[in-house]
Amino acid sequence: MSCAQPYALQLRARGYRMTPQRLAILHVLHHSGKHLSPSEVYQQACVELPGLTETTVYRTLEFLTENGLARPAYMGSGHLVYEIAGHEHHHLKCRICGHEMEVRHDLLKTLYRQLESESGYRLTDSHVTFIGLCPDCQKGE
Amino acid sequence: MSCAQPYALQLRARGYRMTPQRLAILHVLHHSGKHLSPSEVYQQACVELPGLTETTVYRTLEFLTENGLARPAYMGSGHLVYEIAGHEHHHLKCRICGHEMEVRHDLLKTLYRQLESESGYRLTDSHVTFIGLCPDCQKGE
DNA sequence: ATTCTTATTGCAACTTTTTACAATAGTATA
DNA sequence: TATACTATTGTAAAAAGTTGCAATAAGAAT
Repeated sequence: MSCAQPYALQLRARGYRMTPQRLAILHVLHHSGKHLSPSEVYQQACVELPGLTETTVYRTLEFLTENGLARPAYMGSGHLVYEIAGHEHHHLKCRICGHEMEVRHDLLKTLYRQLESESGYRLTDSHVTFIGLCPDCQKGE
Repeated sequence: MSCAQPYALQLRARGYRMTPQRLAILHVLHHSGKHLSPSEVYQQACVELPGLTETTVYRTLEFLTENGLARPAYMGSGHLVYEIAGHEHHHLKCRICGHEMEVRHDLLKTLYRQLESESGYRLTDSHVTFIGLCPDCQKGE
């Protein structure tokens, strides 16, 4: 749980508390390195903290998202998955084999500026997932 | 239900059938002009076709999506909403007042090309929603 | 018009996600 | 170290969404 201290400070600075439940969930996300569904988070965090409930997992994932410690992604399955918040990025997923790759956020910078000047909005966030065919799956077309 | 014929032909061409259930749901989407949640679709379509079940609504929305007649959008609420498929577009939503505006797809064309050449993927689809502050809500900051 | 094929539906059971509320437990302060 | 404040949790129940399967009905063929 060596990853805990910075998270605890961030929460406390906002008037929230660090709890064993949040710690277990953060730990799972932090060390997983990939997207996890709420039930995957629940199963893994339960190992570290027996007695954890699914209700708490859902609530905590939403809470961490609101506070910038986790990021949800809609990967086309109809359900949200979560990952630890780190560098801002997006995803590109193959509709056939399911292979995923990251899309650097700076590729969207130009678009962001263009959108802001056209719309008058100030952009703060985005949910972006691209779907397509990876090089391998294009061959088998 | 004057909007039915073209839809029926599209489905039949793919080996599927037009049914009263699908017609009612398409009708609701077609004439709504905005995003609807599955339960909103259910309620409205039920008026036209009493006896319709929620199961069928969920299944039909997914079916229409797969066949290009409806489009799902993830609007940041954690739940999918649907609209009739027409011109391809994306969304920009104010995180405070909820106001939504459309983003033309051609604004993403450059990004698409860039992504394709960098990744080797062929892009076929995307789930894109931008979140920000609309001009009005920026004032109240 | 009738028959046949099978895509589609409704039902019922099940899983996932959300909500309300009382009990618990972080953490700031004395 | 003890106390107080209130953020957070677990419980239970409701709501939303999914799945398997037998019955139905769209539409092609006769």
